[in-house]
Order: sequence, then C-alpha cells, then structure tokens
Amino acid sequence: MPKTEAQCKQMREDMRNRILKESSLFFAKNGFGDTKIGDLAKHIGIGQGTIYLYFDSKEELFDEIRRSADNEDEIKKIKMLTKIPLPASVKINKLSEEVVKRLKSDQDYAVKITLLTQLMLEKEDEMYSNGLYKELAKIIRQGQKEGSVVKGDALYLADLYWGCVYLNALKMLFVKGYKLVTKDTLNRLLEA
Amino acid sequence: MPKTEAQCKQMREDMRNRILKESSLFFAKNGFGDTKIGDLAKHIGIGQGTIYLYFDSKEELFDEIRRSADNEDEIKKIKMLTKIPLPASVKINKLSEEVVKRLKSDQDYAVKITLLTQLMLEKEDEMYSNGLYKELAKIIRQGQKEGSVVKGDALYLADLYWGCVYLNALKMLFVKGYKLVTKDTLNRLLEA
Amino acid sequence: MPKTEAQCKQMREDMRNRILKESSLFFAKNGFGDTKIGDLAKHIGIGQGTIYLYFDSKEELFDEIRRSADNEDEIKKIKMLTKIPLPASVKINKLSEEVVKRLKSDQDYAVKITLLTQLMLEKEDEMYSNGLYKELAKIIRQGQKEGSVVKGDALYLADLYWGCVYLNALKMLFVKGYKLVTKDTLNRLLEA
Amino acid sequence: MPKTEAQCKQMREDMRNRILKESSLFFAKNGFGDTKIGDLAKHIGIGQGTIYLYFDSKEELFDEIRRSADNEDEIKKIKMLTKIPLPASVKINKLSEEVVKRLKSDQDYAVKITLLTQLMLEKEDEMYSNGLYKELAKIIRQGQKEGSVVKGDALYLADLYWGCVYLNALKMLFVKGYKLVTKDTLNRLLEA
DNA sequence: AATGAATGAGTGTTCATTCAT
DNA sequence: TATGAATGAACACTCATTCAT
Repeated sequence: MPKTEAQCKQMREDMRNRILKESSLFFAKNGFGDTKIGDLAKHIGIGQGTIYLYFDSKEELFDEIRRSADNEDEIKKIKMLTKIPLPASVKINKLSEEVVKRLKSDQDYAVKITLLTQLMLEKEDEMYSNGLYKELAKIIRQGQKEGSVVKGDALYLADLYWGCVYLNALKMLFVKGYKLVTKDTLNRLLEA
Repeated sequence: MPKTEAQCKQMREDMRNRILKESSLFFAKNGFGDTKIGDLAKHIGIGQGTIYLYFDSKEELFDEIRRSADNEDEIKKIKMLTKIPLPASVKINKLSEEVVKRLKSDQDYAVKITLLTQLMLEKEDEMYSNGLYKELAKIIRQGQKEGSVVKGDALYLADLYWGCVYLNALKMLFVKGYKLVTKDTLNRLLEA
Repeated sequence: MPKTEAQCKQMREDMRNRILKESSLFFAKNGFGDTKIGDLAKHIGIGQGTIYLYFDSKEELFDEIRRSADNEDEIKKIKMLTKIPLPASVKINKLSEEVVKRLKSDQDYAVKITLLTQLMLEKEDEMYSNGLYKELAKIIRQGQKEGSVVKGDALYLADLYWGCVYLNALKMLFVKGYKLVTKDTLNRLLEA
Repeated sequence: MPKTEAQCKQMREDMRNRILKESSLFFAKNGFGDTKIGDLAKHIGIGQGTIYLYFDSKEELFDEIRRSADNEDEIKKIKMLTKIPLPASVKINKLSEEVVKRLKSDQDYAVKITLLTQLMLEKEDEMYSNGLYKELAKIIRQGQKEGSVVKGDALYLADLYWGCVYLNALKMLFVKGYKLVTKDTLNRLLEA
C-alpha cells in the first residue's frame, strides 16, 4: 500500500513547485521558443513525461510561471509601505534596501522581476496600470509634496525606478559576478 | 530587358538590406527561438525561399543582424566626443541629447541598442569591456575630476546609464506611445 | 515564377484528395489508434509534414475522412430508386446489382461502406435514422404491400441487408480473394 | 492473517479472470491501438501496475484475450450438433436458437464472437478453414441433400450465417437497445 | 499484492530548409 | 530571381511499462 493520501498530495505539490521553480529560470533566461522541454527535464533531473503529469502543455507551464510571477505578494508589500505614516524618503530607502537585499540573496526574486517585466512589456498598454507602478507613484507624489523627490510625472519616475530594478534582476541572471546596483543609486533615481 | 550588372547587384543589395532591416525588429522583440522564418517572410512580404537566396540559414541571418548591431559606428561617435576638449558635463549632455533624439526618431536605432545589449548579456564576462561602456567611463572619470559627476565606479555608472538607454529602446519597440526618457533624466543618472 | 494560381489550386486540391483517399483505406482497416502518421505518409509516398499542410491534425484528417464517407451521394442514388414507379422486387434487384458491382470493382466503395458503418455504430442511437436505412425501409414496405418482401419490421430488415453489405465491404478490404456475396443472396435477405 | 496457499492461488486466478473479462469488452469495441492501459485500469477499478502483475504486456493481455475467444468450446458444441442424427433443418434451428439466446443474455458471448471474427479477418486466408465455418458447412451440405437448405457453396453460406451473427454481436456491444436478429431470420439465411 | 508517480521510447506536430517551376 | 509546396530533423506530447512504497 502506498503512502497516505496526505503524503501523496504533499509530494505532488512539491514536485509541481519544483518544476515551476526550476523552469522559471529557464524561461526567464531563454524565453519560450528557446526553452526545450527536453533540456528543462534534464536540468530538473526528471523525465520529460513527468512534466506532463503536472502541466497540460509547455504553454500552460509557461503561463502558470508568468501567472505566479504576477501574483500580488510584491504589490501587497509595497502597498503596506505606502500606507505607513512615514516620510517618502524613508519609504523609498526602505524599498530600495529591500529590493537590493533580495536581488542579492534570492535568485527566485530576480527571476520573478524578470518575468513580471517581460509580461508587462507584452501587455503593452497596461504598463502604467501595473500595481507596482501605481503604488510607487503614490510614494513619489508624497515625496514630491515633501520636497524630497525630484519633480516630474510620477509614473514616469516609477518606470525609471522599476526599469533599473528589472535590469539588475536580468543581469543577476545572466552576468556572473555582476556588480549589483546599490541602495543609494536606486534612491538617487528619485531624489530631488 | 536585361538589366545592367550594376543594377542587378544593386537590387540584390537592396533586398538583402530590406531583409536585414525588417528581420532585426522581429529578432529584437521575440528573440531567436520565437522568430519563425515563415512569419518573417510574410511580414516582409516575400516568399520563404527568398530569404535563403540571401542568407544561408536562420542562424546566419541572426548573426549578421547582431554583427551589424555590434558595429563600430556608435562607439566611434562617442569616442570622438571623448576626445573633444569640453567639460564632461557638456559631453554627457550632448550624448544624452543625441541618444534621446535618435530613440525618438529612428526605430532602427532602438533595435540596434536592444540587440547590442542582448548580445552583451549573453557574452557575460565581456560586459564591462564593451566599447560603449569604456568610452562613457572615460567621460565619467573626467567628470568626477571636474566635480560634475557623482562619485563611484565609472563602469558601474556607465552600466546604469546604458542600461537606462537599453530599457527605453526596448520599450520604444514594445510599448505603443511610450513616454521616452528625457535628456535631463539621463544626465541626472550621472550628475553629482 | 511558379505556376498560375489556378494550377496551384488544382495541385493543392489533388494532393488533398490523394491524402484523403489513401488514408481512408488505412483508417478503415486499422482504426484510428493503430494508424500511425509515419506509416501513412510512407504509404502515400510523401513526407509526414506534407499531411499537416492539408490537415490540422491526425484527428481532423480522420474526421474529414468519415465526413466524406458520410456524404449524401449514396443516399441520393437510392432515394431516386425509391421514387421510380417500379415493383419493389425490381428496385431491390437493381440495388443489389449495383452494390455487388461496386464492391467488386471499386475498393473506395468498400472503404466508404466500412467507414460509414463504423461511424454509425459509434453514434449509437442514430443508427436507424440513417438515410440508407430509411430509404431502403421505404422500398421494403412497398414490397411487403406487393407481397414480394418478407414480413417484419422494415428497419430491422434494412439493417439485415446493409449489415450484410458492410461485412462484404469489410472482407473485401481484409481477405484477399474473398468470395463476394451475390446479387441473389442479397435479394433473398428480403424476399418473401 | 495469512491465507492458505490455495486461497492465495484462487485470489490470483480471480483477479486474472476479472482483468481478462473486463478488458475483452474494451478490446472488442476499440481494437488494440485505441485501448489505453490507463483507461482499462480505471474501468476495472484497479491500479495500472496491477495489470502487469498478471500479464507481461498489453500485447500479451490482448493475445490472451483472443486466445480465450478462439478456444474450442464453441466449436465442440456445434460439432456435437453435427454428429447427432437429426434433420439439418432441426440442427440449424437449434443452433440459431442457442446463438440468439446467448447473444441476448450473455455479453461475454457477444465479445467472444466479435473478437473471434476480428481475429479471423486478420488471418486472411484461414477464414474458411475456421472450425465454426467447417462444422456449419457440414450441416449445410446435409441440409442441401435433404432439400431444406438453399443451393450454393456451403462455406459461402456458412460465411453469410456467421457474418450475420458477428454483426449482431457487434451491435449488441455498441448499440444500446439494439433489436437483435431472430431465430427465424437466421434460419431463413440458409433455408431453401 | 497493490498502487500510481515516474520514466522514456514512440508518436504526433512544427518549422528551417530545399527544390521544382 | 522568386515562390511556396514538400521535406525530415527536431521538438512536443502520450502512454506502456517500471518501481519505490
């Protein structure tokens, strides 16, 4: 008799997450067309067929990865930051600190940022309606009132900031020993 | 009516350039794997076979496009700028002005920047030895001596600057009606 | 410059029909699951890819074959026979004669009958509402009034008749040198 | 509580027969290629692996099923009928009666007949040397001498008779609520 | 003994490349 | 020279079979 049902479910969940996690790096680096299921399976260390036990098709796997990159966790975090009664300059510093720390320590974060941005680029017109953009723009506007943030369209500045983050995420994935952006440089993008 | 040999040669050259030009947009946007020869031909408005009269393979076409993106023209321009006896702040302003103007008016320029950066990302360790980086770094060092440019590793700052340019190129290709970076914002990336 | 558009269209139509015709024998004999696209292509003498220039998938090809087996030509023929003012016995004799003649000379006819019947079997409840059944049933009822056809439910008798035709079609495909049913035997299935 | 060896053996035998019985319907309806081991297991209500505890491969299972369909029981029965000193018309009537009764009451019989016929069709040239054909042919010849059976090649008439039985078996499997052939109709196929 | 997740050989499908016209 | 139908190698996907539990 095999494992208990709970164990079984757990194992399935684990494998599914493993595939998602390992695949996301591939897709982020190579895109859809240049990612071969065979390479993917070999890299994960499983049989090709196994992937199809958890996902209906390569496309579904890709979509699922993008969907999980597009989840709300990041947005929630920055939303919370927005609401706390602090000067914008402190909020921005906290944000930059967090971003740099995670980019440095967590490859998954870099992957997520990369996929998120690529997704945004393809959705064209939705770019400025993205949650991250909108929340950061709020802080920027607060900072502009407080005089700590440079003048200019808030979404334009948010785009500058997140763009820089994206590029650093991308380069963390591609360039071995990349010299990551510093908290101060990120802050300076917005500082008055 | 048989054309003269010169006319013939010209026509061949024209078609070859047309294919290069039209393809580069596709490759810049979709990458290698997601660009299909069939789609390419349809977009250019020629038969699939025609492409193979001018290029041996998809790979050769891709390489040729990257090679032509990687040519020395841009580097020469900025090299000349480096050598002129002017304050660094003026040089940087001229560079930013030129970059913004061309990004705005010339899609080919955006394509070129995009391909160039993607090429660089794949060559990993060569990143900081790229000509554009090195030339801009010289100006940055000059500016740091003159006190007009922010402190910090010159290549790190050059990376920040060109990264921002790359992102704007990318978004010009993807996002319809994208609000391009201004000369002043670019300058501010380096300003003390 | 390639052929004229009309020629092109004709060639495409020819190839499509060739694939349909050659495939139908395979599908009729082996069913869907035991028919391999590779074998099919080899048998037709074309590349595997060619099939996909004319049909979206193996399934679509299969469906198309069944659809073309299910067309109305046969039903129209027998419908015409139904309407002619003749004794039922003569009509039945004409029908049997025609069927036997075609089974003998035309493998495509045997394939058609085979596919048609298999299709009917899968549609379960529609069996007796099939056109061939209904038209033959009319003649049978006429014959029963005239006293030339055996008593009993007309559709039941039509089923007996067409079943026998189906089996002979099937055996023509499978058994080399099969001794085909005679016109007289077919007639006798219905004779009083 | 460990069972006795005999119990164990019995259980194995039971499961094996269960698999054989349940599978035969699938194979008879769908053929080899369209029968998936996964579907089979699900239908039987056991794990896929279990099938492989009783059979070495899908092919072996299929062969075993055909072999058990091809066993001699049926032939023995009709052989006995052949030998009894009765008029052919009575023998035929008994046979038809038996066949109709079993088709009506016993799905396994329909499956058996179906598989048997399909097996025969694939063996091409052995068709007329099949035991059922040969035994029925003997009765037919007896009947022709006695004047109760229609003239014509005995094997040809046997083929007509068994073909009709096969079709009814097939339709019992496929068509819900199929109106089975009657004893009288079967008899009439051979009657003078 | 029974299970069903994992496997990979085999099959279906795509697409870069060739070639007859 | 230009075309697009044809090709087959490469890739996506399925399913018979294995195996850890």
